[in-house]
Amino acid sequence: MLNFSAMPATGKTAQNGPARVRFAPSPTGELHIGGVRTALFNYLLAKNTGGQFILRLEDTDRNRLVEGSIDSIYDSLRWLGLDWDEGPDIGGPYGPYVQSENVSTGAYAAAAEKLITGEFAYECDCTPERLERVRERQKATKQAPGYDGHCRTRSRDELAESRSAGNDIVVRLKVPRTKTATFEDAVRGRVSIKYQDISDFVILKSDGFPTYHLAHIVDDDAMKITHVLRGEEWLPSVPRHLLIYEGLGIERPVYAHLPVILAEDKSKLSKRHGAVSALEFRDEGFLPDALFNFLALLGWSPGHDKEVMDRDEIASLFTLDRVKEAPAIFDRTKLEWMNGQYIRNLSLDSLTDAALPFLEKGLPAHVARPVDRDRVRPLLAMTQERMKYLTEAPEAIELFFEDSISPAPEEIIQKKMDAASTAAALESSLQILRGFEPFEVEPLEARFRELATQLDLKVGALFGSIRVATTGRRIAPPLFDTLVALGREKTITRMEAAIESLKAVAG
RNA sequence: GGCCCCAUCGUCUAGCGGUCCAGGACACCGCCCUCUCAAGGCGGAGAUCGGGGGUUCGAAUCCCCCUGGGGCUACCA
Repeated sequence: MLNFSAMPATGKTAQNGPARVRFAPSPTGELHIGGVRTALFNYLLAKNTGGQFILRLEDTDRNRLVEGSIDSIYDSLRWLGLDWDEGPDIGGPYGPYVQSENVSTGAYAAAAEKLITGEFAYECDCTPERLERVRERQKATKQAPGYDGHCRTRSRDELAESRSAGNDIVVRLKVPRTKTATFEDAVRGRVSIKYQDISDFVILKSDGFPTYHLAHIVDDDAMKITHVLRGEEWLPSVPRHLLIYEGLGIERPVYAHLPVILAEDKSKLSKRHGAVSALEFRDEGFLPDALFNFLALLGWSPGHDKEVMDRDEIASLFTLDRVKEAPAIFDRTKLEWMNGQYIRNLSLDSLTDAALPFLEKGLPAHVARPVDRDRVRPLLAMTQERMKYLTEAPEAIELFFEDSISPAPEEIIQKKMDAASTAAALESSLQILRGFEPFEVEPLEARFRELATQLDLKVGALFGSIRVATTGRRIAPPLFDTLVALGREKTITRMEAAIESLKAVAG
């Protein structure tokens, strides 16, 4: 067993004082929902402890950079309200917050040099071709793949010579392959991993950029990070990191490896499962608060039965010892339910603000732009408790903007009625509508209930035929709210058209 | 293959040795409310706590093995 003297006592309960945490994505594309969840847990720990949430860009792989992904990361985090206290755009006392910018400061090279001097690391000029040959040989003899330590014992002079001859040089860490690393993880407790199958890995690439292993440690130390919350995929790498901390003589942070998020078929969540990036959820009409709440509950629970909680409530309850260690399946149906909860809890003004962009995009072209906020607000009120996504807003209210809706006669005719009787009922309704005062919900409803009795019709049948005649739909908000919103004039026009079409059918 | 992590209703989870023949939520089914659809209310079905051994007076809870799932095994993060 290797006992790391620098290892702090960090059992499951260790969580004292303000935590400085960071979310450190690579700008290699859109922010995946798994990354968002990692960011969220970091954010929550910072909020819970009164600490800082830091954003850092890990762009040390120059080949995988994707144009525009930095802005997309910013947009995702801002949309969700995961505001950072220090970061590339706003700076902070421990910059730079972009790793590529830290290369020119020599920070990583200096760390690598220190590790070489301390004999924790060494330089290597093995070519990709040689590494490939080694791998093939290992495969053929069924050995674990990995670097064979060829350059471990070569002198620095030798490597310096190789470098001036124009060869590519990397720096590798010496891994003590007979030992075992034992450490505490805040969500998993004590973990032991053998060094046996970890080969001497690269910490400084030939282009002078560090790999993740070196870079994140140098930066975390510089930024005084106290807790590292990251995906479970990093757990097997912890022994490597422990080695670097030891070699550099710095104290390691508290580790918390979060469970991964899986798709419904238990495979890794990917594009083919639908929306996976934060921005896609935004575009599909989810509310950031709903996603925030839902994601917080994926892998963490508050310890009580209440599930719909606001941000402050979640943050005040969040602790690492309540984080689950098993992977969770992303249950989109439950997210939809939660989004509905949040939509219903919105004030009408907030709902209008949130829906406006979707209306701009989704309402028919003939509706004047920009969309009239005051016109649209009362319409949204009628549909609010029926919505699961904001994307449903345009379709829900567009019927109020159409000039003619022309529903099929058979749609208008209700149970136990025919074209003639329906036409007659609508005629009577039309008479009432023409002169009725006041044209308001309650009085209208009372009068039409009376009419149903007079005509010996079921209320549902009469209302139903009027509903289809005036909205073109069998399903719509409550009838008289709809008619009032439509206005007397439009209501009458639609009724007349419906009666005409029924008469044509009745012959 | 090797190493590591994990395992409670279909799904998210509560449970941290007795109060659990297992609680809540989503989804599902039924009833109520009701002008349609929702929302809401009430109720139901749904988990031999993956399997097998232990430890213990007593285990979903502790230990071991098996099985299953996931992760890692790059000059990617």
